[in-house]
Amino acid sequence: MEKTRTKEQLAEAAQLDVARDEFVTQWGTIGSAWGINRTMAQIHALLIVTPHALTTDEVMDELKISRGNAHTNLRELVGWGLVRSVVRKGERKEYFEAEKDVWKMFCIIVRERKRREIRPAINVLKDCIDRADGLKSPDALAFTKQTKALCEFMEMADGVLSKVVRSEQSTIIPWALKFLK
Amino acid sequence: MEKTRTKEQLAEAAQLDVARDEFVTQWGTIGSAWGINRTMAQIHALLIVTPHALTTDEVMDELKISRGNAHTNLRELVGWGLVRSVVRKGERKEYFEAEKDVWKMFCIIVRERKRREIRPAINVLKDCIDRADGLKSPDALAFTKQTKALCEFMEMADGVLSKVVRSEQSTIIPWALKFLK
DNA sequence: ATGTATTTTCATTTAATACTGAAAATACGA
DNA sequence: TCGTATTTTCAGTATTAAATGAAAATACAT
Repeated sequence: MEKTRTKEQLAEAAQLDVARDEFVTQWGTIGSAWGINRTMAQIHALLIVTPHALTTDEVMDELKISRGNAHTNLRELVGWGLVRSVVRKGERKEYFEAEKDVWKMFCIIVRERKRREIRPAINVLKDCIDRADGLKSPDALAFTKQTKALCEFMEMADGVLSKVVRSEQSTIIPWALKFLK
Repeated sequence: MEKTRTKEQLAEAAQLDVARDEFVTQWGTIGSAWGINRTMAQIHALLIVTPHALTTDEVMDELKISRGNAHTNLRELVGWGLVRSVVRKGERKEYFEAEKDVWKMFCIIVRERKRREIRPAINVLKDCIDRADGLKSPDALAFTKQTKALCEFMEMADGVLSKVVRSEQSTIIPWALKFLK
């Protein structure tokens, strides 16, 4: 009886491992499609579905990747704020754990992408608008009109995202769902 | 007098060309940061700030790229729906022009990314949830809880984006700006 | 049908990105 | 201080993605 239970438990554990592996692998693929480094996405996925914090060596082992690779991508994830490094008292090794709250994850990603992608784009647009400033030809006016429209749109989007993310609480999206037609 | 005017006009035209080039080049860089092929972003930028439709040869010439490259990326842009091919009566060459309305551009991009990136991610998550379905261990329950939270969030985001983009009019974002605190 | 303009494909090359593994640097306990 | 555990760096290598250019296919006028 005891033996049977153990067998079942082993089978269940194996099934869970398969599900986890599937998630990690597929999340890596999805990450690639999103323009994110495959390994970084996999490490993130691994940490998301692992209940406890992991060391660099454990990550290396799970994903069969080199130390350098694991290290670089863990640092990158920490840089994004999606992963925290934790130190256990009396232990020398560094452990890593992911932010698991989905809404917080979303806020972090939006804030970072705003900073890294939207802001620079707005700056480029402003620069182009300035360069063409004062020109009077029809082509120049068309250019200015187009770049200004783009710039205003991005500033608007930036503003909306700031507000969505400011509250740090997940009630806005369900709220929006109701109000939008 | 006539001569002076022409000189000024030439200088203005040159200045506009610089602004255009700057826009095209920088947009390519930004595109890369967004995970979009640099050349595709540059062609898109070029078509956005060119008042008239261009042929493949003109694009090749402007951006100093090969025919194959221009062709492939133009087709890709047409595939996204961001660029239309137009045929002029009596002419054999194919011309390309970009959708210039910023809100329409936004809607097209959101719809495509929903289809290409969000939907597949949701499917992966559902698949993982199914695999772990019925497992009773604490680890399994944690896994299920986490993947379900992710899945629900993405479905919610998908729903909000659908509604934002459904109306095909640019009034929603300014509206949202007012209502969000 | 033949010739020509135009588009499409694709084997090859080139460039960009990611990964490895080992050495160097750092942190820390004895 | 010395020795060891751990982290960090980075030159070299591998992998993947993008671009070239020329040949093949297609479309169309005569």
